[in-house]
Amino acid sequence: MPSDNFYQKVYEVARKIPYGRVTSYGAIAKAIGAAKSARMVGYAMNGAAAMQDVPAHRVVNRNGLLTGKHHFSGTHLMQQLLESEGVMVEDDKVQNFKTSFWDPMCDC
DNA sequence: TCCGTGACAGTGT
DNA sequence: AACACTGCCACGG
Repeated sequence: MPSDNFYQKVYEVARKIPYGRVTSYGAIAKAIGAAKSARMVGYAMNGAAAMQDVPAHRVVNRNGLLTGKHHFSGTHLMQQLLESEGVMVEDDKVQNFKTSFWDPMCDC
């Protein structure tokens, strides 16, 4: 249904996230044209987590904090995945977030 | 149909 | 600089 369009857009953007990179919910929301619906992005990610095509673990809040790690199977699964990709994570927080950050709109 | 909830973000104090 | 409050919109009950 049309409502899936929103999710579809979120998934589409999230799927574009390069390996070893991370982005914020707000950035994705803005990319899909729903800058004011950053929360919805996270909500959509809930379903995205079940999708292998959508690396939801690469999506964090604007603070670089792994707020959604609690929704993953393991407590540190999200962190483990990020570290596995070369993203330095400490205390559920992405280090060098500024450098590891990837802007979906600036898909350079 | 109405109310509550939530993986955020921005602004105010 | 840190904490608190509000706005936002989709989904479930």
